Amino acid sequence: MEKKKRVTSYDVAHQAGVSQSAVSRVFRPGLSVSKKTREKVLATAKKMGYKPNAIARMLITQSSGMIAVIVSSRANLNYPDVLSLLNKRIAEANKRVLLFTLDDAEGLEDILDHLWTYQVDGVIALAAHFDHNSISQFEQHHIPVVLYNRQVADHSVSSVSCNHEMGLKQLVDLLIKHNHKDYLIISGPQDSDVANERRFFAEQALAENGFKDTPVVYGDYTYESGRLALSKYLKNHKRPTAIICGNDNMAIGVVDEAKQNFGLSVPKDLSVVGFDGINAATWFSYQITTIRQPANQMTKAAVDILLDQIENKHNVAETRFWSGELIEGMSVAEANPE
Amino acid sequence: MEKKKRVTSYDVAHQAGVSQSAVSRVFRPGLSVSKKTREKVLATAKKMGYKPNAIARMLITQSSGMIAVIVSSRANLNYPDVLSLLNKRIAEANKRVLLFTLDDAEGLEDILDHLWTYQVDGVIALAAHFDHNSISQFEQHHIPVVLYNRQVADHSVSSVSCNHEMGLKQLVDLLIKHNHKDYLIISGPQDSDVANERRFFAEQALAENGFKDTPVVYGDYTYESGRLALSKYLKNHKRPTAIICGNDNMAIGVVDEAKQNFGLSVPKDLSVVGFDGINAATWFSYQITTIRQPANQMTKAAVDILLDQIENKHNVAETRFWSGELIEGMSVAEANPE
DNA sequence: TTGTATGCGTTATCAA
DNA sequence: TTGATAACGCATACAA
Repeated sequence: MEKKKRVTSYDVAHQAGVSQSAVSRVFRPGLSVSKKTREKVLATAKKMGYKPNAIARMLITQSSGMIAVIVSSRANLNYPDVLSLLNKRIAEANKRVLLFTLDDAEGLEDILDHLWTYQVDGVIALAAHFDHNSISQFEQHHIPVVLYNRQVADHSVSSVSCNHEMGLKQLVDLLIKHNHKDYLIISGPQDSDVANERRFFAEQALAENGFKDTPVVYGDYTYESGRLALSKYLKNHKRPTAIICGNDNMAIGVVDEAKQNFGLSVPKDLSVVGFDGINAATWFSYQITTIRQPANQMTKAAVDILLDQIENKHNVAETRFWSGELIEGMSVAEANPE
Repeated sequence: MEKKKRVTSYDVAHQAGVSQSAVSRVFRPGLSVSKKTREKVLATAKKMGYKPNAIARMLITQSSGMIAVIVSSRANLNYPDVLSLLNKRIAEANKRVLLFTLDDAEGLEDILDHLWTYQVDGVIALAAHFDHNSISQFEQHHIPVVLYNRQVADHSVSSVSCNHEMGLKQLVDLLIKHNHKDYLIISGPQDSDVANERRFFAEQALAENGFKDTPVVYGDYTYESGRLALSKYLKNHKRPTAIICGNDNMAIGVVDEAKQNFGLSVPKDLSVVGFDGINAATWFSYQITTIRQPANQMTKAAVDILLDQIENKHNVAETRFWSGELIEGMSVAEANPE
């Protein structure tokens, strides 16, 4: 079984006694071909084990049928869910996901180079940091992009986002209502755009209520970093009564650290809020008050927008926004200073 | 800006005053080309914004540089981590991940059809149910496959797996040592091979210690299903002293359900063990005793084996096994019957 | 409806 | 080292 040459449309055509283009037409939906030849072709194709070669098809149609999804390792840990949803929707559109991860090893430039060569039909970027230069490159290559939870203000590029401003305002308002006056912000990493946005809007909402210069410490979105951030902070500072976390994972870490190493109980001694609305945030032992991102709607919109731009080749950028849903857990209570 | 025709190697060749094959050689590493022409070509290529077209290259080289990763929606929830690790390792090998999800909407046959047309270099399947027929198809198409946590006994197909038998033996031995005599197994879904394997080995290990016919209920690997399984069971049955869960997520659900709705404390009233060693299992509020799958080693091995088979075209199947690591949390204690 | 002929953008072979 | 030329497997304009 040396070189079992793969069977091509020519082979099928020859065997079935028709032309190669007839075979091609049979396998392209919606093209005119008589019942008789269609059946004849399908039968011999099946017998010979013929499957159209998508690579050759890509070359001639100038369209790969592949969507690149770029997920940043700096990004929030709720992205596995998002990726899964995206993949499902893209598959429904009969396209495929080509996966890229953006990390220290492989920077954006490397990934972009691959994108051009792979001729992907479009790109969905999860919270990756795109500067203007990158966006221009996409325009030059005529590849539509949809940014997920990331916007580039003065450039025409589509995006779907959760309204972090409104979400944080809701969370802060809730804390204010419970008479909190001593805050701490535990932000996601400084090189994450989403993290910076959430931190900024938290500060802004606090400032609107007269609380300026709220202390900020930084984690990296993980559970452990939430714990560490709290323990380091409490070593040198007075205990705050409310902590605003950059995501749910860190909020959960904060709850555990407070409980285990500082004998603080949430929410009696400490109110904690998160962001994202991941599953674990609803678990009985945590019940974090948080903002749930509408991942279902957001992923659906991302794919819809992208497909529209691919098909209609127009250049107008569309931005869609969702205000997250406030989930009131059991992690916020009346302020209780020490 | 109607049709900005994409720039090809011919365009570059023309502009640089060399032949098209010269351009091609410059972009293929390790081919003989003089310094002078190389620089000339690279310069004009850069100026014109030329990038080699990977699709055309795939067509002629008969190799797409893409690895299909199939993830089953029936599979365990720890797979997001695994997917991320796999993607990283595949990227390091300068290949790309084409993502497929196996669910009710899109069965294995659909996915396989796509695989053939996309000419992927190889396939990694995460805990998907492959029957002999599917395996034969891969052999016919000469596409190497590595199964992840799934084996097909009498067929030559490579796989990497966690040794569920040994893992469950360790867990059961631990419970036996703590004098447990009343067990319940909360298994993953019945159409998951991994779940069935874990259930089987749990039963076997129990039987070796004289405990036959241990009751089994089924969840779907989620937190909620763990809670539900416990509450339904306790409505009609005597409380067991030890519960063996098909994965950590369900174990966490069991802990919460016991605590919240039955006033049972873990591990005082109830010992609970899980499987996988996901991050959340180590969280302070749970600290599940479990078996950690060595995902780092397993993903690395999966990719190594696959690449080897792609490059060397040999047909010998390789199987690698790891015994998971027992993580002793705080969810197991001396048996305490009611 | 069907077949012929051409092109998609590379890599590979061979002669120069 | 370089350049002409033939694949790779399909889609499509055009003629029949």
